[in-house]
Parts: sequence; C-alpha cells; structure tokens
Amino acid sequence: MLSLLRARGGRATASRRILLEVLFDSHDHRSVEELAAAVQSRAPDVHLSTIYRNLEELEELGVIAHTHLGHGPATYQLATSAHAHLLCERCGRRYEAPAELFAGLARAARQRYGFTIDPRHFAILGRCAECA
Amino acid sequence: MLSLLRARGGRATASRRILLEVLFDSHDHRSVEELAAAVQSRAPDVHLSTIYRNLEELEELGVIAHTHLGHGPATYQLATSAHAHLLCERCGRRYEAPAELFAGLARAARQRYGFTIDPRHFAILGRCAECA
DNA sequence: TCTCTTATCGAGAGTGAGTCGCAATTGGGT
DNA sequence: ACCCAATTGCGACTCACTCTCGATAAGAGA
Repeated sequence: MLSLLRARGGRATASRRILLEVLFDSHDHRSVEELAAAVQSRAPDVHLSTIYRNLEELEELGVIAHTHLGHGPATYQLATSAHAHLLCERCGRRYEAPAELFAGLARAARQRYGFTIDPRHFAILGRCAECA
Repeated sequence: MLSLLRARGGRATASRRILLEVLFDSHDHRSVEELAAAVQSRAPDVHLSTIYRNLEELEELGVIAHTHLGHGPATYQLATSAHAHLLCERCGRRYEAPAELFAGLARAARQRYGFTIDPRHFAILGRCAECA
C-alpha cells in the first residue's frame, strides 16, 4: 500500500505509516479528532492539518473512505470496510445496513434517472424503534 | 400559521412574517444565505442570527424543514414540499426522488431493525448517468 | 553514500456555517 | 396604555476544516 503511494510519486512518510496503522487497528469509524489523538500518542508532533492532508491523499488513492453520520463531523475507515448506515436522529443509535437493503432503491434510481447510488457516503436518517 | 405561533406563546414579529413570505414565494430550496438576502431586501436590519433562530423556531413548529444536499450548507423549504433527493457527487446534478422510490428500503429497514427512515433529511449521493 | 529535487510537514492564520450571551426593543394579553 | 417575557441586533465564539508559507526530509539518480 505504501508502494502504491510511491508509484504515484507520493512518499511513505512516518505520519502516513502511523495513520494507516491506526486505521487498520480501528475496527470501526473514527473521527479525525480520534485519529489525531491515536497518531499523536505515537508521534506527538504530527499536526492536525497533516492528518487532514493525509486522509485526503489516502482517500484519493482509494485506500480509505469517509462517511457522514448525521450532523457530526466526518468519520473515516478503510475503503474495504465501508458500508451504509441508518442513524436515529433523536438518540443517535446507529445500524450498519448491508447493501442488499438498498437493492430496490438502486434499481429504481438507475431505471428512472440513470443514477447510480452510493448509499455509504451519507447515512440515512430516521427514528429507531424506541424513538419512533 | 402566525396564530399557530401565538398559540404556543410565540410572537408574530415582522422578521418572521417576512421570512415566511419569502419561503412561500420560493418554489425550491433556499440556503440561509439566500433567504437572508431576500429578507434583508425588504428589512435590511434583520440579522443573520435572527434568520437562523426563526428558521429553528418555524422548524420546531413543523411549518418548514431543512435538507442537506451533500457537503454544502443546509437548505430550507416549506414542510409541505419536502421530498427526497439524489445528488451527483461529481457534477452536482440533482433529482427529486418521489417517496415510492424508497418503499423497499423503508419496508426492509422497518422489518429488520424497527427503523423508520426519513429519506428527505439527507440526500442520497451517487453518480448521474453522465458522470458514472 | 551523497546530492538534489520536490513532496510533505508544522505552525498558524483564515473560512464557512452556524451558535451563544447580553442588553435593548417590542408584541400582545390584560 | 401597561407590563414583561419573547425576540432582536450585534458581536464574539465554536467547530470542522482549509490554506499559505518557509522548513524539512523522502527517495531517485550519481
């Protein structure tokens, strides 16, 4: 993965290695603030703006992806573990929604508008059973 | 609608009347910036923070609703004309999606998680035919 | 290993979209 | 007309980024 970076003229710097390691260790989404804390516990001088830039770079590379869960800040994860979400707008409860839930919508959107949905980028808001 | 406000202990102030008139005149979503410009063309002293507070108040009343179209700022419209959107994340093209497109997802989410979706609050991102 | 080009970095200022605290104003029930 | 809580204007503030800039350091080539 680091050589993928190099192949594009990029460089495998310490802050990128650590960021990638942190992302591999996180088996859930992490906000930038959380990622920064984890990276900085190992290399205190890594600046927040570097984390943002590296996340952007790695995302362009297709290695990671970000998701918006409601109104909060973006969350990042490995591209391989990206998935859709249902998020309760009252209590914040979150469900990970498998792609097949969106099969009907995906088909209808394609037929009617030629539109290909990516349900993983923004969560679907609504109410959970308790809050409904 | 103003008496609905009063019934709740609220007041029908000039800025609220004008804001509502602007919203009734807009037959599309409007960003806060646009709404502010329209309101201020009629009453220049209305402050942005007042617009924000009034939008919040009217939304609590159920009269208006806001929607997030991708990464941009929120957009507001009358609650009666709220609907779901498909938004191309490359070119920004927007489709208004009728509720029946979401019927399958709504049913599946309810059955599997007891979750009631509100597909109008956040747009569904993806790629339009041209950008796919 | 040394050099050199330039990608990347840390630091800090800047931006967009709201949100908050406060004193002055005003709607509207009485 | 009176009164007082709701509302307003204003500015300061927060949050989540984003940009600029001079310094640093990867890593390709010698």
